[in-house]
Amino acid sequence: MPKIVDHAARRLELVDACLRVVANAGLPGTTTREIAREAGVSHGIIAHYFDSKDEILRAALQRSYNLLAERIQAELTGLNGAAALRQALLAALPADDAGRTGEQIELALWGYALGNPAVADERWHTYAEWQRALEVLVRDAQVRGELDTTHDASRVAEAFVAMIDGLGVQTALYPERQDPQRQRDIIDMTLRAFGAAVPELDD
Amino acid sequence: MPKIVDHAARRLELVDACLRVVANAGLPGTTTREIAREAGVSHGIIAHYFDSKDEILRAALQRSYNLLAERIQAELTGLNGAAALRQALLAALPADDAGRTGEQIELALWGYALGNPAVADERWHTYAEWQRALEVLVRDAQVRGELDTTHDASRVAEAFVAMIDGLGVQTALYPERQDPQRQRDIIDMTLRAFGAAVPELDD
Amino acid sequence: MPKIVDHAARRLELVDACLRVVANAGLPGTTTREIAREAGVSHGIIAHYFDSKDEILRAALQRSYNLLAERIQAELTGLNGAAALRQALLAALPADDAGRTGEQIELALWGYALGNPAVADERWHTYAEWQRALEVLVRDAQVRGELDTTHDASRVAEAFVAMIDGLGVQTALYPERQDPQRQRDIIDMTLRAFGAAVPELDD
Amino acid sequence: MPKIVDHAARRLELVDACLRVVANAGLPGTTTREIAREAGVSHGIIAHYFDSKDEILRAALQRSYNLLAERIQAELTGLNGAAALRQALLAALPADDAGRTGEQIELALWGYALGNPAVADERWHTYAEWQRALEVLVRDAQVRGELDTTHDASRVAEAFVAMIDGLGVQTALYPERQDPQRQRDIIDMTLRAFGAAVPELDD
DNA sequence: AATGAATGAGCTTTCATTCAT
DNA sequence: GATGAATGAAAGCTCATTCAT
Repeated sequence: MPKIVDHAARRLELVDACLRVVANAGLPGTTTREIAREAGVSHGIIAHYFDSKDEILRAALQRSYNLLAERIQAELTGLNGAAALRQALLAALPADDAGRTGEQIELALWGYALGNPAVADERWHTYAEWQRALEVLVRDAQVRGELDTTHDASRVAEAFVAMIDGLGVQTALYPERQDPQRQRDIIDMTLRAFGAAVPELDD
Repeated sequence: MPKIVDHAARRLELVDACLRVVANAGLPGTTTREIAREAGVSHGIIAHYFDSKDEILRAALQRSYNLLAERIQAELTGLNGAAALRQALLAALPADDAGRTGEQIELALWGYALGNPAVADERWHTYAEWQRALEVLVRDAQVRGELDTTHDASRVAEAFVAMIDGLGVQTALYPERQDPQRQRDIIDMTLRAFGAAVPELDD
Repeated sequence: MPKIVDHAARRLELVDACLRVVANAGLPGTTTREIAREAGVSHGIIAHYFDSKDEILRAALQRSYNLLAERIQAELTGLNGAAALRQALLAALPADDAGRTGEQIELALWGYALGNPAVADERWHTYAEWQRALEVLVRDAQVRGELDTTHDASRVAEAFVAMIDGLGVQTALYPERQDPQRQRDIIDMTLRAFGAAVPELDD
Repeated sequence: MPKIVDHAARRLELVDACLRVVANAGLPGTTTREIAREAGVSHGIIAHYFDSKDEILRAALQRSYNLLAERIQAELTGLNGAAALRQALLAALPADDAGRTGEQIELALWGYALGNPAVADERWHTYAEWQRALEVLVRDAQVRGELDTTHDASRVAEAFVAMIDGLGVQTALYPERQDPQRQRDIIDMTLRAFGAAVPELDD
C-alpha cells in the first residue's frame, strides 16, 4: 500500500504557495525553488504534481479567478436588481489587504498571459463569463426599472468590467495611495449616472 | 557640448530599442543582449549609458508614457468642453496596431513596476498627472454646461481613467477579440450617462 | 521455494525491459522510471530487485551476451570443422532488425562499461570465453585440414573476434548503410584467405 | 578596441579539454561544468563558443578523428604497396597511452552518435573516407603484386577497417589486458593470409 | 512485496554584470 | 567611447535513491 496522499489537496497547497510567492515577489521572483520553499517542501516535488512551471502558473491563474468568483457569488445571495449589481461591483473591488494581494497576483499573471497565447485564451473565457454575469444583472436592473433603459445592457456591463479592472490596477500598483472607500464612491457615482437610485454620499 | 547631445540621442535610441523588444518578446524576453542587438550595437554598451537593466527599463516606461501623452495632447488642439474631454478619452484608447503594442508594453511594464516600489512611485506621478489633466477637462465641460454638475469632477476623471485602463488591458490581452469601435461606443455611452451630448450611434 | 522462482522471473522481466529501453532510447534515455514503465510496474520496484541502477545495467549487459551466445550455440548443432567456424561467425553477425538492435544495445553498454572498471571486468570474461570458443573451432578446422595451419589458432580466433566486433559497430551506427549480405561476404572472403574452402560468390 | 582573443584557438582549447574529460570520465561524466574546469575557465564561457553541449561534443568527435587521420598520414610518407598498407594499419592501432585514450574517446562518442542521427551521419563520412583511403592502398599493393588479387580490394579494405575497429574496442575496454605487440602480430598475420610478404615473427 | 511520494544533487542553459583592451 | 570576452549566480528540469505505508 502506498503512502496515502490526497493528490488534489497537495496540488492545491502548491498552487496556493505559488500565489503567495507571486504576491510577495512578483512574477520574475516566482521561481520553482521559491514556490517549494514557500510550501515547505523540496524543490523536486513540483515535478511530481506539475509537468512544468507553466502548468503551475496556469493553475494559479485559474485558482485566483475562482477565489474571486466565489467571493462575489457569496455576496449576492438574497439581492436582485440594482442592489445586486451594486453588490457585485463592490465585491469585485479589492477592499482589504487580501483583495490588494489578489489584484497584484492578477496583474502579475496578466504579464504572464501576454507571452502565452494559450494562457491568454483561457483567461479570456473567465473574463467573458464574468462580463456575461454582469450583463444579466444589468438587464435585470433595467427590467425592474432600477436602471436607465437608454443604454445597451451589454455595453454597460463592459463599461463596468473595464472600470473594475482599471481600479484594480491602481490598487495593485499603488496600494498605499488608494482609498477603498473612494473607489466604492466612484462605482456608486457611476451607477447613479446610469440611473440607479444609490443614496448620495456625504463625505 | 556636442558630446552631451550625442549621449542623450544614444540613450534614446537604446530606450526605443528596449520598447521594441518589450513589444516583440515580452518582459521576460527583454534581455540586455536583445536590446543591444535590436539597437544594432554591442552588448556592453548598455553599461555605458545605464547603470543597470533596471534603469533602462525605467526610462522605457517613462518614454512609453510620454509618447502617449504627446499623442493625446496633439489631438486636443482647438477643442474644449465635452468635445475636448471626449477627444482625450478616445485618443487614449488603443485604436490601431501601434496602440495595441503600446498597451502591451504598458501592461508588461506594470508587471515590472509591481516588484519595484521606486518604479511604481515614478509611475504614480505620471498617472496622477494624467488624471489631473482629465479632471481639468471634466470641470471645463461642467462649467460650460456640457456635462452634469451633479458629480464630483475629480471622481468623474478617475472613473474615466479607470475605464480607459481597463479597456486597454483587454486590448493588450485579447487583441483579436477586441473591436476598437465598440470601445469607442462604450466611452461615448458613458459620456452620455454623465450628461454629455454625444450623438447616438446607429450600428 | 516458489517465491525464489518468482523473484528470478521478476528480475528477468525487469532486465528485459531494461534492454528494450536501451534499444529504444539509448543509454542516456535509460532511466529507472522508463525501465519501470516499460515493465509495467511501479517505479520503486527496481530498488527491490536491484541495489542500484548500476546493477540492473550490469545484469542487462550479461543477459545481452547470453542471448547472443545461445543463438550462436543453437546454430552449431551438427556442424564441425571449417563449416562450424563459418556458421559461428555468420551467426554472430547482426543479420536482421533484432540483430541490429542487439548491436546497438551492445555498443551503448560499452560506453557504460568504459567508466566502470568492475563492469568492464565482467565484460572481459564473456569476451575471453567467446574468443576461446572460437579458438577451439579454428583448431578443429586446422586439425581436419580445412584451414591453413600456418597461422596460430589463438591469433586467428582473435582476428575474427575483432572483425565481428568491428562489423557490428558499423551495423549499430549506420544501420541503413550496411548490407548484411556484404558483411557475410567479407567473412567468407577472410575465411578463404585463411585457407577455408568456402564456395566463391558470384554477385 | 575589444580584448584580442583568438576565437578559433580558444574553441580548440575547449574542444581539447572536452576530449580529456571524455577520456577521463566517460560520456556521462562529461558535463559542461567539468569541461570548463578542465579548461581552467568559468562555466558560462562554453556558451560563448558553442551554442550547446551538443555542438562542443560534435566538434570533439571531429577533432578526435582529425588527430587520428593526421597521425596515420604522417606515417605513410615514402611508403607504397603492401608496406604502406601495413604501416597505415599499424598506425591506426592504438599503440601507447595516448592511443588508448583516443580509442576510449572514440568509443564513448559512438554511444553519443547512437542517439543522434545527425552525428552518426557526420561520423559515417569520416568512416567512408578512411575506408576508401585503405582501399586505394590495397589496390596499389595488388597492382604491385604484393597482395593476392584473388580478393576484391573494396572488401579487403572493409575487412581491415572492421578488424582495426574491433581491436580498438578491446583496447578501449580492457586496456590492461591488451598487448599492443600482439595486436600488431594479428594484423601482420592477416596481411600474410591475404598474400602479403610480411616477415614471420619469432616471439 | 509493492507503491509512489518525497528528496536533493546535479544537469544544461540563460543572463546581468564586470572589465581589459 | 566602444567592444566582446569572461564571470558566476540562478533558472527550470531530470533523476537515482530513500522511505512510509
